[in-house]
Amino acid sequence: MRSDGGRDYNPRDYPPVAVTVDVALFAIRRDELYIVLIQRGVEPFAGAWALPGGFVLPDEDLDAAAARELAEETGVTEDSVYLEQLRSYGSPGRDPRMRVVTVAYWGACSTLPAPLGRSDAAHAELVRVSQIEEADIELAFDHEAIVGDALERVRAKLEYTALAARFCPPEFTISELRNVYETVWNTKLDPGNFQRKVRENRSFQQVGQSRLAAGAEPASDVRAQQMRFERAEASWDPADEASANDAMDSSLSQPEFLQDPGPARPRSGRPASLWIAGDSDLTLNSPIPRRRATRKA
Amino acid sequence: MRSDGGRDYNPRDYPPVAVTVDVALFAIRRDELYIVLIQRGVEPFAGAWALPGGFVLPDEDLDAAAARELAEETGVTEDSVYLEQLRSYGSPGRDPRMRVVTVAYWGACSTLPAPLGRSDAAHAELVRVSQIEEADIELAFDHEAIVGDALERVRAKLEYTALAARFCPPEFTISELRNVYETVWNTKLDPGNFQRKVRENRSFQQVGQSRLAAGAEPASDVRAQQMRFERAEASWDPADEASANDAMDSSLSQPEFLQDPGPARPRSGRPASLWIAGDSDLTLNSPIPRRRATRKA
DNA sequence: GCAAAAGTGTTCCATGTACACCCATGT
DNA sequence: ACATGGGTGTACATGGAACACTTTTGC
Repeated sequence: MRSDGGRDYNPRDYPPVAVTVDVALFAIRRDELYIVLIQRGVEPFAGAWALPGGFVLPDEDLDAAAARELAEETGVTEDSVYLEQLRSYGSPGRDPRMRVVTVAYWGACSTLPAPLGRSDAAHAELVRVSQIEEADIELAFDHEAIVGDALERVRAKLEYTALAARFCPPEFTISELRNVYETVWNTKLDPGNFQRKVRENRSFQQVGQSRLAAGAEPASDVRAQQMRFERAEASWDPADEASANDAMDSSLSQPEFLQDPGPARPRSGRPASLWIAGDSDLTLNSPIPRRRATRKA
Repeated sequence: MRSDGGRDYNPRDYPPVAVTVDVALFAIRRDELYIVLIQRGVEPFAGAWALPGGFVLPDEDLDAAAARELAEETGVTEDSVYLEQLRSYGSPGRDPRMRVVTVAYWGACSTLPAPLGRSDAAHAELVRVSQIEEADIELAFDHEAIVGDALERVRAKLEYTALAARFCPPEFTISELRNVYETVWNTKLDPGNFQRKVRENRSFQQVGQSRLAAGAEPASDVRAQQMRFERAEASWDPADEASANDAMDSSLSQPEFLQDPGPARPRSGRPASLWIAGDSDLTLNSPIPRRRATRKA
């Protein structure tokens, strides 16, 4: 083909290839792992489910393209998700229409107690990951492989990064966090040991204070917690909605399918201390032990 | 831009983007980590070093493109390297001539005691990784970032996969393997503990037998070892060369810059048992412990 | 009061770390 | 013979697994 043997190609000679991005966005809802999918309306693969995605624009970074396509097709805005590149897929036959190389992304988002949004989504829905793993659902293109790789990555990254916090609202309790690990790994973890693990990891910071070390100043702490749970369940204040949408393309808002419909929160017992994800971005000083021979149901 | 909100694009409307592959290929030589680079002859970045790479052909898989470009530009044939996709880079400005999205690969290759090859390489050379990390060398495009990411990946994968064996010839001694870890991680590992770690990892299989448990049948084992070290240092037999090049595009052969020029092998002591990388492809049952507080020089 | 969650303490055990020590071989 | 690496034994420390047990809150 080329005999120069270097990068000395003529920029006009490039073969016709289209570049797209696709996003595998995960969320946890009611102790199950979900993924955001879109139902296709046209051929090829009409009726099948597909990852949200589309063309990279001429002057757009790959990361930006992923965030934009996700927002356009599902209404999930950039600030409420964590997105990271997964890898690229470019088999010649993966799109029957033409040569398309896609850069896949994976992400995690908390099912925020969000304002009701009119969703621009062209049929975006949360689908249970287990349905895909059991091949109960038909995915378009090679998206099944992408989802599989994304799942693998998510499960691995959970262990040695603070990724789990991205599945939670900005403030969360330790057991909410533990629930993330348990659903993604499909395991039970020892609550006591997990407690310690999180406490000694500087990546998570405590906001409120445990009610166990209480009796002293119940005032401010308890209020913080009440606020937190009110936010989760009470009706929405337009003032808050404005502040939540600020600094974002306000034509987009959280789609309703991402809202958490009720009590995946502590069924009884007491709301405990609050935590926020630390600054240390994603790395954990010591990994969360993956279950080895846990016998718990 | 698009208002459909699905993957229902017109395949003819795709923006003009070129897709290339680039390969960050590492090798170990004389206790140092090297990378294969090519010196550019033309603008942009004339005179700078770049990763081997080039266009993906219209009907070619990404993996195949990476292997082909590597072979074309450096003479390193597919069967002597391990290649894996790293990630993609597509900032709008990364190539001043036009929009180019590149799919980067990383790889490891053993500096085989290879037949002398006429190299088709347009100035391919092994460059010390330390020179790049210290920014002593100018890399074209965003290749410095790619090399950095590739290094990070290699160092991480060494820990929980049998990748290290890919830096070695098909048969190697345990201390040669240990040397891989030590140079890539820039650490010293305890020889005794490392010994055990490798032995209990099924990913590595013993070929010869330790001379320690010897006295019994020195015949076949010792011969095997002698062969191995002769292969490394003796002059080359044309018959062997033919078999080494079989099943490959025979117009390509191992370039001379990859040959190991002499004693990075046991300076004295005795040649020990031989090992080969197991079938379990790359996963290790238990990770190689990364040094924590090793005090050894 | 009871159930369920938060949180602490403690024991057991696997595994990594450090290091001493012997064996085999090439020069 | 001696230096150097292969290879084994072992004592110690760390940290995960398991589990008991107390405290707090919602119903």
